[in-house]
Amino acid sequence: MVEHTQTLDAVFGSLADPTRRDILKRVGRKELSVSKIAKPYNVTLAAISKHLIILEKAKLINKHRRGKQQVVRLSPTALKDASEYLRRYRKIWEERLDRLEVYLIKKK
Amino acid sequence: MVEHTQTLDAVFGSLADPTRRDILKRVGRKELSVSKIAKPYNVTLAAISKHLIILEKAKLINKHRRGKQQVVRLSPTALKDASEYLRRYRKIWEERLDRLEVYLIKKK
DNA sequence: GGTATGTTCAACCATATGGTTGAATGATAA
DNA sequence: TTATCATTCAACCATATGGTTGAACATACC
Repeated sequence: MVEHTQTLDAVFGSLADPTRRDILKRVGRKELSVSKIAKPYNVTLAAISKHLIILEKAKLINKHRRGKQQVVRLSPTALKDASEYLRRYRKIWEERLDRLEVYLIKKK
Repeated sequence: MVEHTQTLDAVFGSLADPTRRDILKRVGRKELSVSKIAKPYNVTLAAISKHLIILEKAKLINKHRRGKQQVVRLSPTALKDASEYLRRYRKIWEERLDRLEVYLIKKK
């Protein structure tokens, strides 16, 4: 499997903001309209709208209209790819960690 | 375990750049001096130095002087925390994915 | 049609990134 | 102590984020 650099940039960039991480968490539980998403945060709707655009570009969520509302939910496919990457990444890191620990023990 | 928002911001922010991801990968294999790190990329040393400062703030690497050189390596402790988070995060995501898939099947 | 509700767009501001160049610092070697 | 190598700092530029306000769309309701 190939690493899609651009995708990873967008996914990790999305995760770099606490509001966006929180939005992902909440939207993962239950799909929500834009204004419901915005409610808990002390920022304007426009600010949340921008966060959602960033998450959408990263393909972590998608929106569809339901009447007056825009309903937001986690995007299954892209989420799967991201999740897959995170797992591989973690494995690689942990391998390295193991090697580092061995190294540190040797030095003692 | 508590989520250190600030740490996560810095870690994911670090991972959002392809050059930094690549630096982490290479430094994980073998500790490297700053100029050796810089060699493969078509940017100035100063640019790489900035990337390293960002990675250092995120506690993903540390530097120590060896003679004239600054030697860079993966930071075991912070990396462990980050890795731990990634694992939890992935689990949560995958759970949600499962639920989403069920939902999608139901809709058919 | 006109009005209310829900969301986005446009213009703006401040700060961070990602890059440059050129000067300054640290450490070693002559 | 001076020259050299390795790295960072300072000043600058362009672009992206994260926020604001106020106007503009879209859809539903009367």
